[in-house]
Amino acid sequence: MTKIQQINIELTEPLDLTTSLTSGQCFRWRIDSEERWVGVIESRIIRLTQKQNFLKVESLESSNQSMDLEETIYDYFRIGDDLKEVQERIGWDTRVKYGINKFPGMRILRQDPWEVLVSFILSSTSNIPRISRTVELLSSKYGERISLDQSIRYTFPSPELLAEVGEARLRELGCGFRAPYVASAALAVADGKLPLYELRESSYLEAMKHLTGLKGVGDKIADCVMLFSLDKLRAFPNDRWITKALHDWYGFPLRSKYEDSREWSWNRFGDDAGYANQYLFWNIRQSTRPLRSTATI
DNA sequence: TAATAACCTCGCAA
DNA sequence: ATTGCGAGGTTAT
Repeated sequence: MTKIQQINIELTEPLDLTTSLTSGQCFRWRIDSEERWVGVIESRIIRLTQKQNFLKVESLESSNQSMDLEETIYDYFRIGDDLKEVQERIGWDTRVKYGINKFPGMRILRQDPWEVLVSFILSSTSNIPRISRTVELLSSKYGERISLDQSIRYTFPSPELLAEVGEARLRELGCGFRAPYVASAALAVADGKLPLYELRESSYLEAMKHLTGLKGVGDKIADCVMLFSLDKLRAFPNDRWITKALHDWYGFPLRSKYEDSREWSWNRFGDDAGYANQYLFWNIRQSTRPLRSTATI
């Protein structure tokens, strides 16, 4: 039985834990009856409770010396990004400002690229409840079980493992027509044809080229992977919600080219396009549909 | 180059 | 309860 480790972090940067974890970037955090968020970062089970600017972090003591618990959290929530600075740079835009005012502590997460790639391949013509369900099924069936007293989570299965699982069983899990896409992505990463983790060092364009080389990954999914896991904060994913926002708020035609919104966002927000996207996205999504009750474990 | 159907299955609304 | 529609896209035609 590994010892439980607990730390308390006093936050010097804005962080709204709940909004950051429920704003469509990730699909595998759950809130328990004690109002604690339970999830997995770097194969470690993590439990988080926020009280104003204090963050209680619980996990198991790790033998991995490379990153201690506090570093892991800082990395995941991109505490190194000076959010107030970002917000000052893009807040001149009225619609972005509106989102900032509503969700001042919403941060872009820095997640595991493989998990994000699979999650967004699965997002194609789907919906958040279904994506969450399938990603959770993948983990509970093929990941490693990890527990922290009462809390139970699963690691996300490696590319090697999912490559071995194969298309047929991915279909059985409910991946649908996305099953061959996940299977071939798993193969590509497992045998090194896609240097997924090295893309953090690559340019936006280079990373885009690699990702869209995969079947089932077009510009939108590639942008999501780049923004939420590959440190490409310029990425401006244009999904149906952003399309609606661009139409309703900025006079874009409803059927415009993907490339046009990318150019527009870069001219307007530069390297902060990704943060601007997130505030626009969550703002229009929240105003169009009320937040669902959150799932409990 | 631009438009359109097909793709799996599930969640949700009626 | 049962049915029918549409869903955070991509590919093939």
